[in-house]
Amino acid sequence: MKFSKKSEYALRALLELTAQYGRALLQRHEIAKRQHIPIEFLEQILLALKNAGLLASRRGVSGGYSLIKPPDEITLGQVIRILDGPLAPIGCVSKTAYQKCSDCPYVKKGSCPIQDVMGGVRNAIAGILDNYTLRDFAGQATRQ
Amino acid sequence: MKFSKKSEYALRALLELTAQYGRALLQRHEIAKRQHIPIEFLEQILLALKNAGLLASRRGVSGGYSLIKPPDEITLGQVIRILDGPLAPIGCVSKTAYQKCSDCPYVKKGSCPIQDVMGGVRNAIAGILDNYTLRDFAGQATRQ
DNA sequence: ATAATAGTTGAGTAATTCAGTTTAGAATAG
DNA sequence: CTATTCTAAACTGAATTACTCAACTATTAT
Repeated sequence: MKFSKKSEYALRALLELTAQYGRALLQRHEIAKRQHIPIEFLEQILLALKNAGLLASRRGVSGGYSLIKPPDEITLGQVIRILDGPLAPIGCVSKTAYQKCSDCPYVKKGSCPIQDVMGGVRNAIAGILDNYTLRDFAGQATRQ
Repeated sequence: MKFSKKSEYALRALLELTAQYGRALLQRHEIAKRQHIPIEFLEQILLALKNAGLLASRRGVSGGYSLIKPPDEITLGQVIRILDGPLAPIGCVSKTAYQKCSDCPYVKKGSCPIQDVMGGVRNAIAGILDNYTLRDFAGQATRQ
């Protein structure tokens, strides 16, 4: 039940990008240095965030990355789903990536005890992470 | 952020053992059949639960497994920690298996934004699973 | 006693995931 | 043109997952 290093690094990188929001671009080596993240690994992560529509980038001499949306419109839940997939502890209670259990004897019957509990767990997790924005995350020190 | 098959099978096996609590021993092949669990894999799981002190077993012709404690004294949190380790999404917010982050730049400073959120997540998960017993899980149909 | 039943233990394995590295390429500023 | 910076994909070593296999030990019905 752990989040991956990718998710953790992504959140730490976004902490830097949030602090920088509205100002100049931030370069990957600067993020890597401030947050102690292996730069080649960070690249993949920034790219994934970009492909998911959270970041904009510019190449070349004074290139770098920036948030494409205001920090209060991006939630930690979104970020973690990009890197780690669904928040649900088992596939059959995921709202964003539901998967029917193949071999569960309760599939035929009306209800499944595991689904009942795990559904609660998934809602508790999503309830926190989907309502926590990068602005909350970085503290109100963020300037617009 | 998924639970392993081991945890899921463990919970399903315990569902059977809970229904059987106070009656005859339940044999692994019976559990395997009812819950569609590969029997050799199930063995490891039952053994882990036994070594953790949740089950008793008897060998020989009419052997089998049984719960060693009443179903309302065993929580899902206990079970999952046996098979999957700590519930916390990152090591530095685990209460049962705390691990200091090595490279986090917030270690020196007083507080860490990641710890703050993830601490909340871990408490939400543990709050559910550590207060949910096998009796709740199996429904009140359980006879003493 | 002994055959049959049942749990115990440890090792093995194919597939996947994790965390990171490497390499080659394309855009941009000066 | 060229140094800088992002883009993209392939690659790798180690660990984990989900099982499987084989050999062993203990119990008990007959």
